[in-house]
Amino acid sequence: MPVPSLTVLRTYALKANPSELPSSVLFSHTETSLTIFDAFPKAIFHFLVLPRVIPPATASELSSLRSLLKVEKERARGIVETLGKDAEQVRGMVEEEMVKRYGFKWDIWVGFHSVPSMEHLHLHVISSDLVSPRLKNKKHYNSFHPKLGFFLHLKDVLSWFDSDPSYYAMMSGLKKDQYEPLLKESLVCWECDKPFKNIPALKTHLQEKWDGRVEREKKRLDKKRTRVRELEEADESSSEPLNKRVDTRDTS
DNA sequence: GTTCTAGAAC
DNA sequence: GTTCTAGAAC
Repeated sequence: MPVPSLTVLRTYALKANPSELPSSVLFSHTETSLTIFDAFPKAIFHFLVLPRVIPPATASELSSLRSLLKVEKERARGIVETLGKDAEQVRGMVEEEMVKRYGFKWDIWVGFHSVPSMEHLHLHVISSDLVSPRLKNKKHYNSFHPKLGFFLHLKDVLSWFDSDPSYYAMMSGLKKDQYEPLLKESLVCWECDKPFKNIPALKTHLQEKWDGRVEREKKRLDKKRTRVRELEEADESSSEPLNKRVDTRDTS
């Protein structure tokens, strides 16, 4: 019998009424999915979107991407597409929160782990900073590296459905032997390809990049505020109608 | 998935 | 000596 914590997602997905879940767990839900806060977030924003178990789909079919891709192709496609649409809504909510909390947006990745550790299909929605005290080892990092191949972007998985049947057959196998070795690859910054000797060094790099981004965005916002204020002051000393002279739209 | 920790790496 | 990784246990 598996360790109970590895099947907890299934208990969530089977809930008839997801609202009963604690607010510390549940972020949002729809008719077809629920989105939870990842218990050990590997970035500033990290959520899991789970398909709810709705007949004719079974918990067993929804155990993983691998098991789902064994069911009749068009039914599997429908489930992945629906999950993806719900994830896009979550992306929108996360972007809104990014602007609220930080004043700017950054990339959000939406995808599956090719070899999941927990049972029940879950789509990761994770911000691209990868700044988190819970990101502790090479496996954590490489499992989200967007170009390494272990992390399967949703749009790539969706493209499999429209590819040659032989390619679909190959990809839907999701062979462990093909993906697990990727987790042991050497540490390279996903953004600038710089290599690192160990996790602490890479984490310092990611933190510095993030701090730099925050600093640049802060300066950008300050500049914009100054620009707007100067235009407003020019207005006060002019007799021309306001809408004839200033355009304060943010084109940055 | 995490925690714990032995021993490798520095 | 300390830091860091990786495998076992849960």
